[in-house]
Amino acid sequence: MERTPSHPEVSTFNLQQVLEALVDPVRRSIVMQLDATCEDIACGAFDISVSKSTATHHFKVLREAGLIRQHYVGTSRMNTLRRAEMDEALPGLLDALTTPQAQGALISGSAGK
Amino acid sequence: MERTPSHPEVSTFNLQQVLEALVDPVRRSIVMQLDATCEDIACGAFDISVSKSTATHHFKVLREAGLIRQHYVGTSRMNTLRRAEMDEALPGLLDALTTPQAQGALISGSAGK
DNA sequence: GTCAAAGTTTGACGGCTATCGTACTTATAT
DNA sequence: ATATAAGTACGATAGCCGTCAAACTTTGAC
Repeated sequence: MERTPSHPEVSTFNLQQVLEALVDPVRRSIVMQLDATCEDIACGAFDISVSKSTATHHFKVLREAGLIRQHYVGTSRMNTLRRAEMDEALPGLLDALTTPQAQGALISGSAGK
Repeated sequence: MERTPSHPEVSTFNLQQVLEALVDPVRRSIVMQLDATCEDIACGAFDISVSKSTATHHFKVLREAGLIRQHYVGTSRMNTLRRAEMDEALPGLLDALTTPQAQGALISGSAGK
């Protein structure tokens, strides 16, 4: 059996599906963690508080929207953020979600008074 | 009775609520129409295909997320896009949704063969 | 005062989806 | 070969949300 899942092409990315993927806090957290490290992360290595089966569901939604790419390394399924392709399809969207303001703001440092 | 609804302050805008407002195609269409004209539009003057009561619901969601400001002019409720304030709270988000790519692309002109 | 126009409110309904547990599959280590 | 680890697949469930119709409110026109 083939263990490599199908990934959509950039030309088929669409805003509706991407927004539906990103509106869920757990999925957005996954994307943020990938964006923060710029490295591949195994499904089980994310800091999320849902069961494994629920996590699988979230990764599927992210993959089908084109946000992540998945491949196996042993028994671990590694996840890569498709940053460049998403930027090409929907310029500025991921940038907007990764700004300090989009996160909670309050970056410490000059913590107002 | 006061007919002016309450509007959230910029400091209380939050990404989750804004994304939940923008993920619905009808509501995103409302925002796009407001962004395209840069003028106030009455609730009944939008090109949307839902009943009046459903439209009321959508406007409420948009207002509570901070995306629009509403005020009465006679019996008509006018809607204003809070563009500058939203840009301050979540820089780049509305820009990302109004790019040609975010829309259907295919802007005609050089319609590839 | 009467009527029409523009929205709101309320209640109901249906479908979608995030969630979980259990069983299953695949690969690695012993 | 056995056991364990990492995910997947499959129901099942519960809650939310978009939708509408009907009744109501408010304003402006006649």
